[in-house]
Amino acid sequence: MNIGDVARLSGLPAKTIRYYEDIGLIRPKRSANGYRSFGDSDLHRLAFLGRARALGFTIEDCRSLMALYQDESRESAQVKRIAEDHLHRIDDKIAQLQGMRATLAHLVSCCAGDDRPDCPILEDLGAGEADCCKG
Amino acid sequence: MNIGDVARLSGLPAKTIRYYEDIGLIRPKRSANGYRSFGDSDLHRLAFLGRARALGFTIEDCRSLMALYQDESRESAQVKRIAEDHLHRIDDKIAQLQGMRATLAHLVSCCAGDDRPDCPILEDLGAGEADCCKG
DNA sequence: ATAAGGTTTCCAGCCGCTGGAAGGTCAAGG
DNA sequence: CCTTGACCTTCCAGCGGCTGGAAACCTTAT
Repeated sequence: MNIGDVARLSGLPAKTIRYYEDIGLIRPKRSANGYRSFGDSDLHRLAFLGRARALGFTIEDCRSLMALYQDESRESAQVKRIAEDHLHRIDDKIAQLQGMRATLAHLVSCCAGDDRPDCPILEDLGAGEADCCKG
Repeated sequence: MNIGDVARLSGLPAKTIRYYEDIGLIRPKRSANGYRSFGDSDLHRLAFLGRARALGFTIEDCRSLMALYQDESRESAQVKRIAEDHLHRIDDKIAQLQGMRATLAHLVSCCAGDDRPDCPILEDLGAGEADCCKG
């Protein structure tokens, strides 16, 4: 299989697959013409990577997870720790975004959005406090 | 005021303030010795930027918002559009993270996390489907 | 022979900083 | 006057995870 084939099958862009080889996540063979030659196991690894990335794991997490995946003597606790850490990072990020969302949604709801210049959004950014709910 | 003073007052790192000058968000004067010399209006702009960035606006959004802030003849609709677009981007991101979170939390809850190698998390990443809830 | 579609490598850029090196400046203390 | 230390300057490189583009090579079909 050439890179285009595994790209189609794995759903990953060819560019990304070359990048994954660059950073050592996969090691496809080479054909006589210099083309990368992917076997089923390469495709399997790429699919694994695609799913791990889709869950938001970092590349370094993926490297660790792949190593554990190949390691018959792993302890599931090792995997779980990585996943739980990641889960906490996601929760932190969600909380942060929800905080932003709340403030922003409030400001947006206070803004007339018409042709006049008065704008509680800009007032808030300028003053550090929302005027739209006062007095 | 030197850069360290405005850094303390605005809460932004000096590095970031220099960067903001580089990309044209602020234009502090220079003292005879070459040091940046910040006035109240610079500090005000930095505080504005800090709050806009804390709400997750991109640098380009900040540039637009600052321009509108200075522009007496703005229409609040222009501001509101920027804020609403950003709100939608935030909502998309939250939704994406919550999707990840749901899958991940489920997998984590299925993983024993002990010294045995069996791990539904790796099984899912390897196979593209969770085995932990079947049969 | 040529054209179209793969593939290769390499280099640069995205965002928003952040770190570090190498040097200039200033105020306080000996 | 000299040193110390805190501050300031510029410049260059790197983070993560790709992504775009250029220039060249390979394969297949006409």
